[in-house]
Amino acid sequence: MVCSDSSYIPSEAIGRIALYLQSLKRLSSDNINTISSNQIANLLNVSPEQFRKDLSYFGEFGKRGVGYETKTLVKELESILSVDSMWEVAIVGIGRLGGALLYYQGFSDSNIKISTAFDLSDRVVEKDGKCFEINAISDFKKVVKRKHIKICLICVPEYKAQEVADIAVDSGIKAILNFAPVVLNVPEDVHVANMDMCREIQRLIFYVNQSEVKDVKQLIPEKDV
Amino acid sequence: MVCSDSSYIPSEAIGRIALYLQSLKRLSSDNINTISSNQIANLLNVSPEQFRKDLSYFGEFGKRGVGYETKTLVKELESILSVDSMWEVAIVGIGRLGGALLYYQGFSDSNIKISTAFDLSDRVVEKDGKCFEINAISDFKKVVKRKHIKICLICVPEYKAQEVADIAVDSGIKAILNFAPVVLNVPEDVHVANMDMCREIQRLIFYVNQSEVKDVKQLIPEKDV
DNA sequence: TTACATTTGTGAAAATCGTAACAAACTTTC
DNA sequence: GAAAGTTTGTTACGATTTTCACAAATGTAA
Repeated sequence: MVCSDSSYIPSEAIGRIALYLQSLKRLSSDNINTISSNQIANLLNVSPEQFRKDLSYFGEFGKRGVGYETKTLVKELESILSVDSMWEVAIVGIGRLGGALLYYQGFSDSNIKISTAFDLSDRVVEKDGKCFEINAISDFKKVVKRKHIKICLICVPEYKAQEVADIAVDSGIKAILNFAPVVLNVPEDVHVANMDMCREIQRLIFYVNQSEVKDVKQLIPEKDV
Repeated sequence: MVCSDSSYIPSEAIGRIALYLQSLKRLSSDNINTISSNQIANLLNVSPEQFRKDLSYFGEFGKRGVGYETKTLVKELESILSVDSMWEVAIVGIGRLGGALLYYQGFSDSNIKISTAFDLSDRVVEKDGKCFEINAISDFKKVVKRKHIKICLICVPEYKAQEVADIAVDSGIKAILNFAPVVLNVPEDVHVANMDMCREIQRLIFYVNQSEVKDVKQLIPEKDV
């Protein structure tokens, strides 16, 4: 398998690989042993060519004339995404949103584990029937270093997000999933992904509006279009 | 202003416009009256050219030799994103995540209003000191039609998401923000945006891993790279 | 075994998206 | 008022990403 330089891989492709893995896991547990690029592409609303191309960045996993063995492919994709080892992740800010993520079930059968949480002051909550410690943000560096955590989710209010990001960077965090609606300023080698609901809804509003305009235009066609 | 066909506008640009608006609002309320593409681009980690280009899809809003008037630009962008009218949005699934979104403060100074909520059965909760009704999902069509709601957030578990999407489509919903980690099957004219935390974290893991590999390679340079 | 059907993997073409360079418009300074 | 300095808007260019087309590999049926 040759993949010496990841810069040739479209960043969107990585997201799609995660999507394929999600789907293949389900297929595999439904006892579907073989699948063609056509079939899986249909399930996921991508083109079969794109599916094959995305895989091709990492190697050859199918059998011509046959398709892909789901179980084998699951393992290969897990290896690509480093899903074969557990990743401990920290949440900063245990308000409503942070709290919801702390108990989020979607991580349960993945390699992602919310192992650590921070808030203004420390306290203990219940999680999965056990005691779960929320640490004081002042202990961030200490705890994160001890647990070798490299990824954190920022769920604090907008006006505190940069401050938290600075602490995270200083503590050696290498990737941030940011839920606050601001652009974080971090060094080049720290990766940031944003989950900004307002922005996404705004996008949807734009498209809904566009469609409406188009509909009206179909009813009353104008000349200067 | 000429923008007869939105298909020429990169979808990423729409998201950035929302970002610009966010930032400009803050600048405006901080009594900053004029700003250049250079200044705002630096704030938001985009290039000044991209900022200007994104705006150019919709018209000319600046003054050469001067820059942009923040207040005017805010209004223009609000108009582009239809932020000048209020958009009522429904949440389906009031579990931890749906509940968190119901009380999410980020919508407060926007044109997005969570006006309606659905769950398995109806009940009443408190919101902003007032009573807030959670409707039974069985009333979805009725309520959504009455309130002319076109956008909904799906916060139900993965295995129920498609079912909810079908109900939504049948009720005339035109856009869905999907928090469940599945690909929804909807007609062409319904827009879907996905917020899949697992996938985003997976992407981050991949990049963190890549960086580590690179670091190791710098320490122990190989020949066949 | 050979011909045919199926499906992958991939290089080349096409489309999309971002960058850069520059002319046009405006302000300021002398 | 002319010249120099800013900053925008846009066209042309370059890079990235997706789509297309087809050869290579496998399975199947005659």
